[in-house]
Amino acid sequence: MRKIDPERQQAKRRQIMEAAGNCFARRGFHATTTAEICAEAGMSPGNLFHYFDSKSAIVEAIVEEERADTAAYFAALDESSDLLEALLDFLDAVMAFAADKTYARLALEIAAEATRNPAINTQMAAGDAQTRADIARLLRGAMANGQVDAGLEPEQAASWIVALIDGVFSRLAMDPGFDPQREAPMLRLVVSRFLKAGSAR
Amino acid sequence: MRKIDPERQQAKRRQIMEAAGNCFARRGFHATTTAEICAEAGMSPGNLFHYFDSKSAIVEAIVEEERADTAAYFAALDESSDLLEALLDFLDAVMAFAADKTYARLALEIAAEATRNPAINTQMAAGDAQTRADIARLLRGAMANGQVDAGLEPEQAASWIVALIDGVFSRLAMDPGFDPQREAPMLRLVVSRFLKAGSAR
Amino acid sequence: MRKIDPERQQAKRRQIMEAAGNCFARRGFHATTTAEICAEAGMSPGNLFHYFDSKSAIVEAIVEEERADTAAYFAALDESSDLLEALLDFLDAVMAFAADKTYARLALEIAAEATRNPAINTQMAAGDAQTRADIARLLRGAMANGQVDAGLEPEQAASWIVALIDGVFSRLAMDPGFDPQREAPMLRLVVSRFLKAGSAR
Amino acid sequence: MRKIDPERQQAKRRQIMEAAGNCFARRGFHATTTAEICAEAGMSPGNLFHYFDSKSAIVEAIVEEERADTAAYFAALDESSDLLEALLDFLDAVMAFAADKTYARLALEIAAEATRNPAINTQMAAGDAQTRADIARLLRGAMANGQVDAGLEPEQAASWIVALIDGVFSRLAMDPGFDPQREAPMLRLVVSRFLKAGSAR
DNA sequence: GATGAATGAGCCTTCATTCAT
DNA sequence: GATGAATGAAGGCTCATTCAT
Repeated sequence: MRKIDPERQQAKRRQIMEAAGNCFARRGFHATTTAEICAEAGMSPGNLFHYFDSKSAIVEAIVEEERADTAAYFAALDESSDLLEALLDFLDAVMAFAADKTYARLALEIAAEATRNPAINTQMAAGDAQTRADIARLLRGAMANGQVDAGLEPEQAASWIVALIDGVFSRLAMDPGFDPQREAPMLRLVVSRFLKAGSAR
Repeated sequence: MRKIDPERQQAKRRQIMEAAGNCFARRGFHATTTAEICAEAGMSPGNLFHYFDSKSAIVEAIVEEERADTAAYFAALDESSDLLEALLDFLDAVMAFAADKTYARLALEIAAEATRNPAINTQMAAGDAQTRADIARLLRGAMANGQVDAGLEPEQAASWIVALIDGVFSRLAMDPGFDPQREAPMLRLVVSRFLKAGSAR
Repeated sequence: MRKIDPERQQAKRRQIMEAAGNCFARRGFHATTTAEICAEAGMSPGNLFHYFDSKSAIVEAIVEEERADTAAYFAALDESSDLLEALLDFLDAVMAFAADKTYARLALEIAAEATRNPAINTQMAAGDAQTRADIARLLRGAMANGQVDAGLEPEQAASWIVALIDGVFSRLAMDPGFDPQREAPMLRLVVSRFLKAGSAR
Repeated sequence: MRKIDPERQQAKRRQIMEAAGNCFARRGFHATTTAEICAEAGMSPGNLFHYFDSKSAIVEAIVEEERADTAAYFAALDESSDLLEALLDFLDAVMAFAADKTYARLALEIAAEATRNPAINTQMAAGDAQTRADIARLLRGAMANGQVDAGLEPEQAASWIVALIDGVFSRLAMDPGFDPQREAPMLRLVVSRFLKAGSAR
């Protein structure tokens, strides 16, 4: 008699998510067939649909994982440390992810899919809002410490920081010469100057 | 005997491009069927394919038009005027377009499509490179005039300005609270601070 | 320039309905694939779905045609003739149809399908109600003429006559020895005795 | 060491048959998945297929049970009693079953399935033939007693009585206003008049 | 130039059944 | 006996594009 093993279940789901992620990054979400995902995951279609209700559900799981990871990143921050530095470190971390071709392409694919899949859009919008809130929190702290221009609205400033991050992934798609490794310091620079306390408008 | 009338031809193509643009903005590129475009354009499929070889060719024409418009915008600039101001005005113009829901959604759809359609990607990359070159030219002039931090690399700085623009459209998709009207001054601010001469790193 | 030709359209639909009817009678509704219908109709799937939105829509069209035919049959009756005889003639007509193997099997298939397809069920129920109403009308006339037991409720009596008709098709499915040709007079007899004026309960 | 316990085995089969019957009545035979039957029976698919070789085998068992029950009904009749009355009582019993929504829908589902499943068709045809034979036997006895028109062929008359019964279930599917409770006396009436000794054709 | 009927390859998903544990 | 994960064939339908008129 075998009981349902949630760990095994989760492992299978992970396996599928990874296989799907590779396929999506390689060929795009729409161009990827479930058959391809099955092949990549070494699994029959019947079995794949045992773990996910639909192709879309796989993306949703990927998005959710990403959201959770980002949330965990911010939750782990030491609130007593240098908050501006913490924000800039986050940007470095983003650039490190962006340097991974597969990750970058997958991020783009998912964003594109969110354009037309309302479920994914809603989910991504939620994660996005959460990230903006986390950044705004850092900004508020940094303002209190005098590290950041107190004349800025934290939420609005966070929006523009996230816009820059989105822009990075767009650059990766449009400009073959855009090298994340080389550009990481520039992202710090752009954000630093934007936030700098004592700036005159 | 009637000769081929290139103007009439061009008018029909425009009619199709507009119909397709509306459909793409409304339902997305992939979800839009050629039948829908035909209906919106008041035209039979046989006829539509008389003017465009493929659905993709319609997008390519739209992208090309956009590219030409942007190129014309920069070509029309008075080189002897305030170049930094010219750049910031360009950003305002972008935000004005972004305020148009249909335009914004269409831009997003096309960017998403470029993700997987190599022809469109190549074409957009070319337009993108051109825009960066135009911005870099402005920056170089503004640097010569001492308006912009001469320590920046013009091409690299242009990249980040374009990244911000891309980010704006991403914001429109992800954040329902992002209001182009209200955010236009912020875009000026972010770019101004980034470029400001005399900034210390 | 070709205009939509409604006759040609209707002819195609008929062609498909006949092909589908043959397939359904031969293999059953569920076992029949759209590919089989296409093959039987000499047509590509794309084209078939140009004329019918779904496999189910084909059955609906068949049912509708049947309903219209039956309605036309009753509408064409001479109201001044012998109404009881008209009813019994109708029963003979039904038995003549039942003698056609393909028709009989198709009728059964459709009835079975109505069991689980609500759209078809509704439609068949409507046709059924109409037929019962038509029969009840005949009965009322025949009662006025003293040909039919006036103690019967016309609608209720009509129900039982229709039940017998349904029962005939059931017999054809269950009893290989049930020969419509031979049984036609029996149907007249059962109904005649049931309706006979002057019967004592 | 545990021996195979046939009673336990039989109980499990019954449990499955009942669960399946409920599902079939609720959603139809084809629409019911084995997974649903498993859920209703509180059982894993592996286990279910341990007791029945196939989904079809479950229906076959249900049909067989029904056949046996009907056979038992006739076997239990007192041959010395009023045979016409016995027949009419049987009809009342049928109507009582028909009044049970679940039973009625299940009967219909199974009849529909018999349309396309040869194994079930054969089996139902056998039960049907048996019932007709039982009714014919009653009729022969009733003829001998002068209760039934001796001019009728017993087998043929039985066929038409069974046709009426089938028709009742058809009515239940097609006519929401058909109330078994109310119609039971009518079935008696139709059959009585049909069989009545001394009838003139 | 214009029409709309015709094509056909391809995809997501279902589900009865089997099998390893 | 019991579990539930795994299988894989099959099917309805879509839609960009072509072609006869």
